[in-house]
Amino acid sequence: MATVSIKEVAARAGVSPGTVSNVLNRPAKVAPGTRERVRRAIHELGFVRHGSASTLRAGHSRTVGLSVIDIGNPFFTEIAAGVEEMASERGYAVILGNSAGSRTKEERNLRVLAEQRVRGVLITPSDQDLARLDRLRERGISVVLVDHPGHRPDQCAVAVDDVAGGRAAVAHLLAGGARHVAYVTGPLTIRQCAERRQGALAALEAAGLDPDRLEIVETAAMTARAGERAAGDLLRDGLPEAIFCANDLLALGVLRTLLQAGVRVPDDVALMGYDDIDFAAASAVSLSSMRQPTHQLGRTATELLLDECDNPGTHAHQHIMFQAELVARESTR
Amino acid sequence: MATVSIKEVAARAGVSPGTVSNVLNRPAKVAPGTRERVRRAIHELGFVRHGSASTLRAGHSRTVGLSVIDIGNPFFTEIAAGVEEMASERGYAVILGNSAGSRTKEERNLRVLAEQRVRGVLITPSDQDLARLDRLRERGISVVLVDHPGHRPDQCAVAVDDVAGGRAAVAHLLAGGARHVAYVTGPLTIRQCAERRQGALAALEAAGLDPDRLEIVETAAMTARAGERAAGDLLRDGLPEAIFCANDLLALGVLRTLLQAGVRVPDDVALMGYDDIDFAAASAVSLSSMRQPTHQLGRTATELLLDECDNPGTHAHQHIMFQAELVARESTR
DNA sequence: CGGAGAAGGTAAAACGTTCTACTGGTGAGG
DNA sequence: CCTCACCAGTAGAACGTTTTACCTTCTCCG
Repeated sequence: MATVSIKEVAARAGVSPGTVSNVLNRPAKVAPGTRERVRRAIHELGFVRHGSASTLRAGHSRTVGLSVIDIGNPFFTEIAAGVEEMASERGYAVILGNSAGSRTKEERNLRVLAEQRVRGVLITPSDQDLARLDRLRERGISVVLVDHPGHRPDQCAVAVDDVAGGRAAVAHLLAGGARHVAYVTGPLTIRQCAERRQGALAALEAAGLDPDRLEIVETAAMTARAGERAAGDLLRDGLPEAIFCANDLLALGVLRTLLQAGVRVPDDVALMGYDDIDFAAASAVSLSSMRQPTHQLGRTATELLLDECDNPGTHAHQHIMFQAELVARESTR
Repeated sequence: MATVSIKEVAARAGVSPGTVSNVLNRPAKVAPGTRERVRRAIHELGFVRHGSASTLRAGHSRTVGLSVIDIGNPFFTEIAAGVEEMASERGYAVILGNSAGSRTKEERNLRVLAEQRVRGVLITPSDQDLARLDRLRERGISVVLVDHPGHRPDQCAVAVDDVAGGRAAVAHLLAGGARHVAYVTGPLTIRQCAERRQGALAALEAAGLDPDRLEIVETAAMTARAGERAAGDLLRDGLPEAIFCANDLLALGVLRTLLQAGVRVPDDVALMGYDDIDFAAASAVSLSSMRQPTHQLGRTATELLLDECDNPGTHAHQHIMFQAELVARESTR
């Protein structure tokens, strides 16, 4: 209640409000003695700057928005952690929006972000139609795409190379001696699933094998339960020598079902996941996987965004593509 | 850039800015015809209210702060999802802070929240010293404790009964025929760990067993790796008939080590976790666990907070205690 | 017919900062 | 001695809303 303003600080330090503002924002402009006096007054009165007043007058805030598809998925959570870390280092606050896969919810979130006059928005787009992001940019809100290649030159984007990741995964399985490989995947309308498949095909071709021999098992969701069902299908129709799953949750489900059926992993079937979530290393047979630099993804995206905000003149838009890293564990040994 | 203000809307609709404000905040006060005219103008101009100006003048914002200990832990992530959902329904934005277990980082986050003049703060406190929260309240910022019993009558709190949870878990193990039980736990300075242990002891007493027979294995962290080490100790010193772990990550580590050593679960040793994270059901032997209503925890805490903000007169502070639910799976069958 | 009260609206003063233009004062260069 | 530049700081006008006090009309009722 007893909210203390810059004026009271000024009065106590015997200066004008403008000088207090300078101490806060451009300390070098103020003589050392005065600066100290003001700082002491701030401390004694417990003054906290009113962010809204500052935003209103200065024309920009010290907040960024983060809109993700599913905050419950460890992949996005780690991105969020990276974003929060970098933003916090730079003195920015993060406003979180969870679109839960719903386009209308995403739009509502973007609207709230626009009202809050965030400096910029980090978004993992819920679909391929990015036109609504232009309306944000028209308002002077920078946008950085996360986990999306970002085909346009007028915006930054940060992603992981899913084609290369899929290729590396399947190449690893082939190097282990497998010739017949199955790909257990979520809906191929999901960009990540489709690109990892493309990589898998490339790996087969590079090894001089017929790409048509890649057996595709497409599931409705990317969950452990869906993986169990997919493994059931494979058991019925005849097992391949190796299975590549589009994410670790699918792989965990496959693994569980195979083990229960008495199939030995990796002796009978080699298995790879994707994402390298924490639990991949903790499963009964530890799971080989493709590690993505999620934390780094969040940090870098935030860095690009803040650079775009702070140096609008010199900022060059970038599309940064990270590489996934193969982590070999028992399931492919 | 072309930021359109309430004045331009007013001009286009042929009314005063005050009327536009009324349409926005108290539509009932405006004649239907005028209201429609203003709404159309808003739509045509693409007007978006300037949240900061609104906050500045009205004296309160439409944002709440959320400070959690570890955004990477699924337990907190699910809470965050619940918070975001409820806040979004009520038109509030959520500002996220991750304290990462560091007290100084938590304080920095709270400071940022104070600057943003959030309406209230939801916090899973990083330690037991809650004095710093009083300073927020002095500023008129409501505080609700999350996953903390909240012993004080002047604030709301939402938690899950860890004593009862620990009791139920061990009672379940005893009902399965075990007499010698081990408790694998993180640091007992963590409130949750200590209270679950207390519940475990109560269950032993209730069954007429000597509480001293509860073998305590305390680890430095609550991770799968720590669980592996703890299981190693147990294998060396002699296995109990049942193991209760303070969380699922520990339990997954224990499970993995036991299976590798050829121990059959649950035939040789029964095993229980806590939290019922998604992966509990997906492990090689599916894991029995205590399910906590995390999503609900987040929703309820937010509801209490917004109630406190919106009805400061009639609001009664509450301490809500949820109960954990036993989920029996293969590991205790 | 007079007055009270409601309905629908307006004008203008806040809210707490930041920023621009300005004022003295001081020292260096010509 | 004059000018110019610079330093340190000030006064006061913004920024875009909300809110208060106030002004007209109308309607209703005794």
